[in-house]
Amino acid sequence: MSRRQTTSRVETLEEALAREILDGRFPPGEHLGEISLAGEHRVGRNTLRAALDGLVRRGLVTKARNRGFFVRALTAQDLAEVYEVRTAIEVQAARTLAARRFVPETARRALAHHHGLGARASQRVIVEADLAFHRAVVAGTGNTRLIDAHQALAGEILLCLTQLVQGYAAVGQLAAEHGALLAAIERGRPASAEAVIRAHLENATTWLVEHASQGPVEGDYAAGLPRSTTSSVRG
Amino acid sequence: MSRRQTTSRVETLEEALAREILDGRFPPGEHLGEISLAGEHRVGRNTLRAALDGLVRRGLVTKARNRGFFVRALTAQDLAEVYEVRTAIEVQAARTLAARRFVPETARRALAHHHGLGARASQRVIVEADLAFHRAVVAGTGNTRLIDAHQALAGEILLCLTQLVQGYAAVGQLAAEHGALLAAIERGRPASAEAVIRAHLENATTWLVEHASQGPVEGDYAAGLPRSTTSSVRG
DNA sequence: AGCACCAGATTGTGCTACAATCGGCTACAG
DNA sequence: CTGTAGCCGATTGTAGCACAATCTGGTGCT
Repeated sequence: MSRRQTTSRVETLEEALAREILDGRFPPGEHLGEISLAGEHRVGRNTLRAALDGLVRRGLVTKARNRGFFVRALTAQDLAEVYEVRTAIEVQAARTLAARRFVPETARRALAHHHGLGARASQRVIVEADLAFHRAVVAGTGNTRLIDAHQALAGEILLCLTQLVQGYAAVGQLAAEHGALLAAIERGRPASAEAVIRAHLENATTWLVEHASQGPVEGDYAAGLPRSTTSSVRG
Repeated sequence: MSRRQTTSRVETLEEALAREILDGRFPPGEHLGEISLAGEHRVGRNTLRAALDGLVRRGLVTKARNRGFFVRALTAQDLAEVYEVRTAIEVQAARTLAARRFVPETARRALAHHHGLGARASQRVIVEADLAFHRAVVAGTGNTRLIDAHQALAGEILLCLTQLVQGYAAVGQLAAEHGALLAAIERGRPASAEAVIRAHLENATTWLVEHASQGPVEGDYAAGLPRSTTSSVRG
């Protein structure tokens, strides 16, 4: 109940809840009661619902009619699905950039930063750096919708990593492949860029799926809901 | 105020509004007042807002803080963006199907139906048939997220066609290219399938952009809002 | 003419109320 | 003792009201 200017209460709340979920405050599958959450965050049930609906479209939360919202519990298959969509988007982005021979400065910087990370960097940091690079590539296209779709995916990607996998590929390996991508783009070879990014993401997928601790172990089971309860649609 | 069972009020309303918009009841850019719309549809403002938020994520409507919702007014550039995302998704779908040498029966049927359309079929019918084929291809992958993302795009695609273009490619041309796609999939050639679908969609994009009546002519101007007002994200 | 200010209208958000549903518990029958 | 019908409590779904925050446009002063 204080200042508010550029961001609405709903957005703020959505962000806060997203962070709580990604930080693992709620176990996968946990039921998110409207009344308690609304009280806790000092907002009306309306607002809370709007925020949760936002998280549903981001894929962090599921909604079951008359039963409420649940923290999404992801499986290895979800991980594979998410990565396939990710591949679709990033391949397109890479091709577009290559066609224009345009290497975004932000991508270069992200790569440099990534490269600079020591081997003892925490998983979280590595993941962030990795994601930042990929985001920069997509952002370079300037295609708002592509960027939004990719951004939306980021939430699910992080959730996958949080829930299913611990550990991550070696920094050096990642950075090398990223470098190869930028090189292909710079030379203006869409097909080549596509091949690089596709291989890169397929490697990642394979590795992650292999290292995924199959299925969530805990939490109310009520989670693996058919996501189409609400005719779904989200990116 | 009567029966309700599988679908919520919000979903019903969202659907109804989507149809109204796509049928051109509201001119592009028109302001959608909450009170009047809520009254008209006999629902509470809460419900109406939830429905409109849904349309925002579908890209049919924009939201401006403290100013409300507006019918999205699309430009040729939007059309290009939408088609690029569409390409991303469908390319991936085509590759996946080809890798499995799996031609969905629904796609075959959609193609047959499309093929059977006379030259005098209405634009609407042709567009529907065309879209149905593409939808079937994506659905064939079984990847929920890919399907959802594609489905979400459908709204924007239709809106583009409604607002910007009249006329459409010849049925024969479309059907032929679709046939080529299925053939490539059947032979299990991902690269080939990719090439076909990519070319197909690039043709479409080029044609559409050329035939787009640049920018919406009417309606309150307040429409070309930066879609990121609400940190956006949707697919 | 330019600018500050005011007023009306609309959205943003909280709160209450009540109907619709869901899930579990209980009681009864086999 | 077990299976099933049915009731009860809890939670969500939706409407409606109240009021603050904010935007738009108009008015009047300099």
